[in-house]
Parts: sequence; C-alpha cells; structure tokens
Amino acid sequence: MSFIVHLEFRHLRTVKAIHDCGGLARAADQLNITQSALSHQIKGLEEQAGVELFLRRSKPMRLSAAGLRLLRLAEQVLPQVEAAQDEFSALRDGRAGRMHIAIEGHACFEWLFPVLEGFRKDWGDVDVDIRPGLAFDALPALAREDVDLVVSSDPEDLPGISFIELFDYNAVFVASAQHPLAEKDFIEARDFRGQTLITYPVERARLDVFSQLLISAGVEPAALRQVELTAVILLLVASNRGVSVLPDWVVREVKYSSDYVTRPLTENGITRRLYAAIRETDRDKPYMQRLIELARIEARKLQAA
Amino acid sequence: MSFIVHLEFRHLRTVKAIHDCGGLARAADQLNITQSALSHQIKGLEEQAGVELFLRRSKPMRLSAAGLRLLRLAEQVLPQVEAAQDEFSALRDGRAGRMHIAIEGHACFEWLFPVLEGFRKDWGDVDVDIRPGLAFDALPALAREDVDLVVSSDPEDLPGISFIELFDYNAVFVASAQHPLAEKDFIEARDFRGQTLITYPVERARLDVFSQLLISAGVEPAALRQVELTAVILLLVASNRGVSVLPDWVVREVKYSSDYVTRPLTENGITRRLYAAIRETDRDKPYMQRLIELARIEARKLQAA
DNA sequence: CCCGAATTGTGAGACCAATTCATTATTCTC
DNA sequence: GAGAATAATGAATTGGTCTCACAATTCGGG
Repeated sequence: MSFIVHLEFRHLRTVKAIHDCGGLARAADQLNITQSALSHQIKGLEEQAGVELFLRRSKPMRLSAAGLRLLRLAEQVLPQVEAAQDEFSALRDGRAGRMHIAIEGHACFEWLFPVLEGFRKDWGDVDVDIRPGLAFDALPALAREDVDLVVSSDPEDLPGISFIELFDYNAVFVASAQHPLAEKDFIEARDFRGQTLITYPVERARLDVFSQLLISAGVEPAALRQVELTAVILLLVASNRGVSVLPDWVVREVKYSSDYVTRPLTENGITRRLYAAIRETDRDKPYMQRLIELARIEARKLQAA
Repeated sequence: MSFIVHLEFRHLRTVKAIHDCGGLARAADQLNITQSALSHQIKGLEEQAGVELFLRRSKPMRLSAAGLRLLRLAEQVLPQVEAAQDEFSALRDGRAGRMHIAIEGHACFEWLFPVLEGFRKDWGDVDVDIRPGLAFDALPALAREDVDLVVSSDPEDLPGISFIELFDYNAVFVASAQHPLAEKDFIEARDFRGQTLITYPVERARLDVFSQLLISAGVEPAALRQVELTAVILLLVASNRGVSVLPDWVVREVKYSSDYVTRPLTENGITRRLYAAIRETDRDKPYMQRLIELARIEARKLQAA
C-alpha cells in the first residue's frame, strides 16, 4: 500500500518531456535543466515507487507501463493547472473577478438590471450576482467580502469602504388620480395622516418617506401595507388602495401603465443621492469602474425618460 | 503574464485543508505539519501570485476569489492524482499489468483464446492483447518489452528470458480419408515427396514438419501452399487438395467437422514441447503465474478431448 | 472596555532535497 | 571494434521548507 509520497508537478513535467523528446538529454534541454538532474529525478521517483518508469534496454528510452500511467496523469493534470493559472492571472490583473451586489431597498432592481445587462457584455469573466437577501446589514457583508458592491443612499464612514456617488433622484408621492391629495401641488408630512401607506417590506429607517419626512414630523399614517414588487405597488396605488413614495425614476419607468399622479414631497421636493459602496481595494479594478460608469449612464437615461 | 511558478501539490493540499477545516491551526493538524509552516506557505504563494488567497478580516479565515479558483483546481486534481497512485501501486504489486502475447505460429490461437477468456475474469486490470504481427523476431520484442509473453517451441538461451514449459503435443500428419497415405500406419519423410503440403504462412524453420522431419531428411514436397486459417487448412485437406502437419490438439479440436484422417509422423511420432517465454522480471508476478497455470489446464482439456 | 483565549503572522536557524559539475558507464552506429 | 551519443553516478552547493519560539491580531465575555 505504499504510495509515491513525494510526487510533484516537476515529476509530471519531466515524464512528459522525456516522452515527448524521446530522451533525457533533449528533455533536459527543453526543461532548462541538466541531464543529470533529470536522471537523479527519475531515479528518485523509481526508488520511491518501487517500479521502473522507463525501459533503458533500448536506445530511445521508453516508458514502462507504470511510466505510461504517470504520463497519462501528466497529460490530464498539467493542462488543468495551466488553465487555472490563466484564470488566476486574469483575477490578479482585474480581467476577471466577482461582482456580487447587495441592494438596500427593492427599487434599485429597476435600473440595476439594464446596467448589469450591459456590464455582462464586456466583462464576461466577472461573476455577476444580485443578493437581495442581504438588504439589511449589507455594509458588514461588504466588509467581510460576502458582496462586492452595495447600493445605498446612506453613506457611512467605515474603514476600508468607499461610497461613490452614483446619481440623485427625487422621492415623489404617488397616488391615484382620484385621490383627494392629487389636487395638491406638493405633499407635506401631515398629508399622510389618515392615509394607507404602501412601502417595500423593509425597516422604516431604510424608507425615504420615513427617514426624510414622517419621522422628523412625528406623523404616523393610518395604515401600512408592505408590498414586494414595484409594479404591484403602482397597481394598488392606481386602484386607490393607498398612497406611496417612490424614487422618481421608478415612477417614470412605468408611468404609462396606469392611472395615477405624482407630486413632489414638500415645497422644494426631497432629493436623495444614491451611492455605490465598495471596498477600497476594489476601487481601481477596471471592471468596478466600468460598472459604476454604466450605472451613471443608465441613471441619466432614466432621468431623461 | 506572470504565473505561479512554484505551485506544488502541497499548496493544493494546503488550500483544501484550510478550506475544509476552517482555519490554519486545524488544517496544520490534519496535514501533520506546524501551523507556522502553513502560514509561511500561503504567504509565499500569495507573494508569487500577487493576490490574496485568503480573507483574514473575519475569524474563520475564508478563501478569496483567487483562493476559490485554487480550491477548485485542488478538488479537480488531487483525486486524479490519488487515482493514478492507486493504479500505480496496483502495477507495482502485480495486481495490474500488461499481458501482450506474441505467438510463433498461428495454431496457438486455438488454445490461447479460452485461456485468455478465463484469465480476463480474474485479472481485469491486466491489459491483454495478442500480437500475431510479431510472429518472427518475437523474442527480441520480448526482450525490449514490446510484448510480455511469447509462445514458442524453440527455447533459446537468452539473458533475462525464461522459457517455461507449458505442455507437450504431437505433430501429426493430416490427409483426406481418400488419400493414398491414409492407408499407412505412420508417415515418414519420404512420403511427402510428390505431395502438396499445406502450411501456415511462416518461414520453414518455424514449421515442425520441416524442422523436425523434412529438412534433416532432405525431402522436398512437390508443392507448398500457405494458408492463414487452421479451419481452411483442414477444409483443403478434407477435399484432398493437399496434406498437412498440425499439432494434435488442433486436429482434435475440429475433427468432427470434416472427412480426414490423422497419422503419426515416423514410427514413434514427433513430440514437441511448447514453452512460454517471459522476462525473468515478470516471472514472479501473480498474474503471469496464473496465466501459465491456465494455459496448462487448457492444454490438458484439449488433450483429454 | 479591557482581559484572556484562540488564532495567525514573523524571524532565525536547522535540515533536507534538488540541482550542477565533473566524470564514468553504457549503447548504438558505422 | 572504435567513436559518438546518451544515460548514470558521486560529491558539493544551493535553495527552499520546516520547526521552534515568540509577537501580533481577533474574538467573546464579564
């Protein structure tokens, strides 16, 4: 049951070279090593293995049965190693990588998908994914490299994390055209009193309407309803089952689809800024820069729409 | 374009162990090595590669993207190496091997096939083949390990080659029952004068009828006809197109099939001995001994028939 | 918040193994 | 059988990996 304890890649390369070149001397040349070294090497291997690897009887030193098995291993393994090393250097040079994105708040799907669609074309070697499950504690996940980019509107000062500005948007009030508040030019906090507010199913602190308006005004809507999908929120709003607050781009994106109106929040509107949070170590990676560039382009398209 | 110049199996094992055990210390334990060694090892790898392989931020030291690629390589390559080593030790311990057989003279097919059929059952890991093409210079081929066993009836004293006795047989005369010589009790050399002799297509020295009888008697048949297949030889003999000399077992094996008779050669018959020529290095291999044993058993069956 | 336990990193030196150089031993070819 | 080509051997050197001992870090809990 004794194995070859000390088998190394060098041995596989040696066996292959000797086979290919048909001789120690030429193989040594190809491997940039002395013939003596090769001789010592295979002698050592044979001693370990307890089998002759080569038949020396005849002039062109041929492989024995055991040697042939080793050759097969070499021809199987060595290309795999090379392939791995190729990918490896791609990773190192930033030609490949991972782009797992966590989004805080569901709305971002709307513009993120087209971004990733464009990204995929140029950076096929980068492994792309969206991890909505990590909506809460996304920044810790970023720090421990569970994800590589977090879309957030609340920059924090964390060591090793950069917040890169993506674009600004307005949080706008959405209601059915039949809704009484549709009459107003702009919506104030107190207007939410008595209303049914439809939001994404996340904690209040992450919702613009609370963090930017209702909490500081001490206003509580009459009812809350949490809905996962943006399209459904708009559907409910249009059928006058409640009101909502959404990023302007979301509403613009689907505005043709139903019967509702949008109004600014407060006289001057509520403007928010979206950031991409990334690890500083990733900041200079070309694919990372490209993704952010694409995100900005896509945002501009949405705002122009 | 810089690669990992010094990647070794040990590194793959290390990466895998650290991943499996979730930590340097435990991995070191599993690999029977110090934790320090592992630390040095991965540090060296990372320096070469220019990438971090592990994320040390968090307590359970996890693999980075590059590290994961290395892990994939490890999980691909290491089992292949183990499999090769298993086969390798099988070769070494004689559980596997090669059994390429050269036969001098075509007749041997008749008893060799059943032998190999039985052999195959117990020794599936031995690569079996018959190489009829090497009928001439079979012994040199044996010496240079092109084949592993030669069936021969002419033992020679060659260094490193053993001739192992298999069984004896009689070379018998075969002729149509209608043939005049069928009247005789035994056949002498001079009886061949004027006959058409049918033989296998090999040089005279390899044919019993010449080497044991005709050459020393200085007798030349009227005509020679060379035929490849034993069955065809017997067909021609039966239809009185010539006479032949074959090993008795061959004739017994197919005697029911046609209308011919056999007669001894000379008053006392001509007995020949068949040998298995093998390399002395193979002599003790269990599968080799088994093959020879099977050959003898098969021969006994044929002679009893 | 600091402490202790657990884990990982670092430096110096020992040790082993692979390589080279020089030479001898084979094997093939003419 | 001589000479060329090829492989094997031996001794010395080099280089790398390991161990040992200790420093640095991180984590969980009172």
